[in-house]
Amino acid sequence: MPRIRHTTLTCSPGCTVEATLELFGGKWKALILYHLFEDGVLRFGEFRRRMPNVTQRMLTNQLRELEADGLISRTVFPEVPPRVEYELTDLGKTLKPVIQALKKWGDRYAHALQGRETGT
Amino acid sequence: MPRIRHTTLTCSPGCTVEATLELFGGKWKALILYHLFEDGVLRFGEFRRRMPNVTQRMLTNQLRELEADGLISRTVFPEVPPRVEYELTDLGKTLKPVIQALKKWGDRYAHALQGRETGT
DNA sequence: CCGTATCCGCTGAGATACTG
DNA sequence: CAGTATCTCAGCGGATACGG
Repeated sequence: MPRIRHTTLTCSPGCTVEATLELFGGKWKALILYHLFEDGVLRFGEFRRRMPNVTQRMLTNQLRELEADGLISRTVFPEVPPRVEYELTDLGKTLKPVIQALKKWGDRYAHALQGRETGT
Repeated sequence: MPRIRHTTLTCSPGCTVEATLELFGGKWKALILYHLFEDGVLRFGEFRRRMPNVTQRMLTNQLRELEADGLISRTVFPEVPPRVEYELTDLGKTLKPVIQALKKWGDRYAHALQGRETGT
């Protein structure tokens, strides 16, 4: 099935802002990337422990999309029991300033989020 | 109607990343903010011209959410014909580094978005 | 000009059960 | 351990029409 994402054409200045956000704007993608920046390499189960309220299905889904977008890599080790490791690609690593900016803002202005809750 | 946004409680490190993204993770919010950083003050119709593929309903919707989150202000001038101006609040202005980071990344790595289209 | 109201399709996302 | 497969449903978001 083709990876088509809702939208049309026509680009104007500011388009790249939107385009960038589409890349990791998925519900859990920023969080996945954040943990990868923290830990370097993570296995599926380690993600699950770090993000308890993400369902298995969603986690798989988001990981696959990030992989398809070339931001993370997925390495399967043919062992028993199976092992799969995820890490940032070179392209993925370039997102560091963006994630950092998000984190920095959130840390400083978390109080502005009163009344809103976020799962992690 | 209450402004409740899907999620639960429990915060861990990295939570603020997610929380921040929820603030302007709406489909057009980053773009709205971007244009406000560019132009300072914008009227409803000016937004529409800058973002032709956003429906009127969605634009209103996203503007209201940004307003409810305290990121932008909405000023109604009691004239005929009516005039409404939107601009960033002080809190909204603090998002500048984040939007800038998004824009910068998008400009540099837009080629990685091949096959994906984004409307503006 | 700046919106609201209504109808409705699509898909994002949870719960649960099963596989190599 | 690291996933698929199905079922299900709410709500995001588009189209269209109307109101102050």
